[in-house]
Amino acid sequence: MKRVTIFDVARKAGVSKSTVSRVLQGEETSVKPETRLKVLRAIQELGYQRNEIATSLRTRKSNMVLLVVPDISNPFWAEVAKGVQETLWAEGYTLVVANSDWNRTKERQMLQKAISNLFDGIIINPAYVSNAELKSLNIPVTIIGGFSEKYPDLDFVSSDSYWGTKKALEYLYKLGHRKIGFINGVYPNSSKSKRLKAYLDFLEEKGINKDDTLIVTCLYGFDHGQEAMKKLISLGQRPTAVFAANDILAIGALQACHDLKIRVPEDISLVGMDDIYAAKATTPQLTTVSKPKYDEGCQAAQFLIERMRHNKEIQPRKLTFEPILIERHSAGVVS
Amino acid sequence: MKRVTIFDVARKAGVSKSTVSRVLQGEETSVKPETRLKVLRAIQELGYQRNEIATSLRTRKSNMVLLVVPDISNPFWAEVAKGVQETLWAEGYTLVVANSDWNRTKERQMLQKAISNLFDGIIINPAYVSNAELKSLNIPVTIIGGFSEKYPDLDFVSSDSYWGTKKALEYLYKLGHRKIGFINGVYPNSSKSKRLKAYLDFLEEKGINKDDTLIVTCLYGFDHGQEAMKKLISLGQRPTAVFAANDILAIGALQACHDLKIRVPEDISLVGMDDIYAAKATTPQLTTVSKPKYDEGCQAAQFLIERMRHNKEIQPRKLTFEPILIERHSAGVVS
DNA sequence: TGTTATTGTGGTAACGTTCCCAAGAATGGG
DNA sequence: CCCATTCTTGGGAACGTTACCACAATAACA
Repeated sequence: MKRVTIFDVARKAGVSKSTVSRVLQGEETSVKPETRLKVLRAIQELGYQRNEIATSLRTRKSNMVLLVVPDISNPFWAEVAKGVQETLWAEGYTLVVANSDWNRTKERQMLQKAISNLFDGIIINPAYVSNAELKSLNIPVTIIGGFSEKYPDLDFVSSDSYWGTKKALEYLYKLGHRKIGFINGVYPNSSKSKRLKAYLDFLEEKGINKDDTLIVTCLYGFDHGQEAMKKLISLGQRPTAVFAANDILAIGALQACHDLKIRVPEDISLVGMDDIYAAKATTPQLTTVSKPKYDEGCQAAQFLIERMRHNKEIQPRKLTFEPILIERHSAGVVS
Repeated sequence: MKRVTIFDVARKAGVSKSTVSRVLQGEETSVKPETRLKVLRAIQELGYQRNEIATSLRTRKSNMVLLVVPDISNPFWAEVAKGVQETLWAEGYTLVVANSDWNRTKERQMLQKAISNLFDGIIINPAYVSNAELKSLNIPVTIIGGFSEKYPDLDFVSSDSYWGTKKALEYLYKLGHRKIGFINGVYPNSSKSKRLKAYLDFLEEKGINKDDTLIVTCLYGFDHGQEAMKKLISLGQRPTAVFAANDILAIGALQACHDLKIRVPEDISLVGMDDIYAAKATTPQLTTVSKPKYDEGCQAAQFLIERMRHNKEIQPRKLTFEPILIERHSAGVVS
């Protein structure tokens, strides 16, 4: 029942545990090929498995990384997580993903855990935690998504929601729409929104008067999108097109149209954002601004790996991907 | 720069490291309330964080659990993972989730890693690994989904795809359908299928002649579903209803209908399985057999926790949830 | 061939906890 | 007031590795 240790291997191979350890550490350690073979054979025969915990304790490296996102069952984050996971795995790191659930306490606890468990790095879509707090953890951190300017000292990866929004609106404008509604998603912890800013800037650029009734603000969620759309449709002067801050809202909005027998895109055009899996499952398929979720994950992991490897000071890097418009069938020329 | 250890705390509080350790271990250890307070205060002041790695090494418990699923970006597994994660987290365990990607080597590597890292338990949707292999790992394992009979020695949680299929088919039968197509999803590693068996049993029970052209077998995936549906539609004697082995296939099938201007449910009825998020985003909303994904995850975690706690022999438990039919709008009476 | 690098190996001390045992302090019963 | 319990505490030895240093064996050079 006792675990096979490096010591057992050493005895079996007729060498010291130091030598076994050297073999374990890889090809480039100095040990005679012949002895190496002996050790390898002993390992094989005994079915020895290295105890990574002991290694971690000694080396102060766990080869573990923590990814904190608001909700892993959200398809957007699931996709990001996959990118992160695969990139890290390829480099020998193990990923722990945790939901912060927009909960300040949970978020804190998780970061604690990362420290306690000697995690080598953290990738986080921060809900509440500040730049200073993250820095004080004293381990590599990469921010994914959110506001770059709030985390000046850390690596940052995201897609540019501002330009994404602009692109969607420009597209609708080109289709002839002038009365464009906006379903403005917000997070539980913050009412700031790049997308709203983009919308307002857009109006100004085009010389369109701002009409507050066309802006409906709600939390992200299918039901909220549905409700918001109903509000927009019931307006005296109904918009000819609607941009929703993400696909989940847009899909909810689409559902509202179906319920109210409003045809999309004939009666009203609709554009979403993110390009989640379900966006091509709708009828009509959703026109949306696509973010490279998987790539974002990969890139964030890449940044983190570099920082974990070369402990030396790297200047914080800021990378934002340019989203692209996917023309499907939920938006058409104004009628 | 040096980490604060139990030893520093001890000195500051004027006690021995043993006492600090006892305080760390919780309320029920025997230490005078007064001393406990002193220690707690010292911990506070020094900002001490316990090194869980060292604890793990000594106790041979890591409080970590591995979840292996084929693909975490698949919404079905994402939902399961969430249930697992939350249940475990509440009990102080940390979850690592890994994609096996239907890859035998990867699957093996992950199990290795779990052993090397002293993980306390494993929850797995096995692709290739056998009952014997899993047993020989000598740590608690729970199987989630798949074939119960292949893993007689292990705890098992799943939804009953056989009955789910039956329910869907009975429902279509009651709506008057007699010519029912079947899009039979298979996994890369196995051609066995409970759903197919259910379909065949159903035909026999109802005295319907089996028509092989009505059974289209394909891998799981949106595109495959689309293709399969096109095949069924192009049949001389087109079925009046189709059951797809999961929602992803069903959504693909729905798309095929739209492409070919076949109305659902007027021209053809469609029922899926799983009730993933996207199922209510389609038009018409998909009628489907719903599996309690989140609950499955919770239950699997629960089994595992019990086994990790009371190391004593528990008889392997087998739990299958009864899926329920969600009537939405993609199936109607035969025309 | 003698001297100096270079390579390969072993022993000991960490890493930061918890476990175990023993001893001192406090409590209670007679 | 003494002895037997019980409660509290401290010290040393693990847990299974890797880091470091020292030394032996080999290679390289003049």
